[in-house]
Amino acid sequence: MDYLKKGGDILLKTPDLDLDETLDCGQAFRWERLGSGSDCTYHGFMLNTPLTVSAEKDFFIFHDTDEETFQRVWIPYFDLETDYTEIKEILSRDVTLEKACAYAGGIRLLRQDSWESLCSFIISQNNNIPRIKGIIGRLCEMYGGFPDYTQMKGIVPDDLASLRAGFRAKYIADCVEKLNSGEIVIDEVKRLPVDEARKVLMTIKGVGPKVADCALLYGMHRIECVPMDVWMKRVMEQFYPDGFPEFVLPYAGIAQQYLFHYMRTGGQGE
DNA sequence: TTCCAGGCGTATC
DNA sequence: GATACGCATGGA
Repeated sequence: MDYLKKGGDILLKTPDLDLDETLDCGQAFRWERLGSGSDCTYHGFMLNTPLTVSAEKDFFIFHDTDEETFQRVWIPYFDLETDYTEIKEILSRDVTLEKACAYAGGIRLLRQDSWESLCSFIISQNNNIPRIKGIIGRLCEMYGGFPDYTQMKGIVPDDLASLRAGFRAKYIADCVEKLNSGEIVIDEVKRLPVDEARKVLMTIKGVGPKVADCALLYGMHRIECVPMDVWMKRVMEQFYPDGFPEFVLPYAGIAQQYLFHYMRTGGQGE
């Protein structure tokens, strides 16, 4: 890992990372861009570890970060030990993916907390990104940070009224209940074969195939999962009517991330 | 005013 | 198993 300490900061040189593309592409909902224009500075959290991070010309600044936290939290979170250059080379054997990788080659698949991802993507259903961020922000305000499900033990939907999560409040409550009762143990779900893990997650009310795959992909780094939202359905219909090519499958979730962003913001809708 | 948003539960066939 | 419809909320 090519980094050095400077004052209280850590300076990192790494390829294949763009903060705008990675932190504002709909995989995480708690990052806020502080700088405008060329001042690319974000503030956000890995669960409740805060970070301010800036992109400079050819390096990144992890502000006020000690080396222990950097190694323990941020190297895994930003998936910095994975070679995305190599993955993009493999994916680019497909012509559409070649374009998607070239369009936003600085996307990385964040390794987020599994409970936070599950909860966040329950909130995401039939919702738009600004409002998802608003609901999660109010949840964090209520608890003084993103709550662990143990802190939420015993909640009923009415307790979440101030979040204005709508019909999703009862889904959050059911998820919290199943985790606290031990009916679902996230660390065990992580170890299951992916099809079984998906089935277990889908026993939670409000968790269908799409939300389950988001929890698996973003919260448990099961990169073979492809959450099928409206955008990815369009991608698959338009470009992959017979499914992804074989060589894409081991990285399908990462491919999905490039394609989702390309489709949603790259003007490839027609 | 109406429509839509990184879907899902339910009813119905 | 497939398809139709309602769902809370808020911005366009």
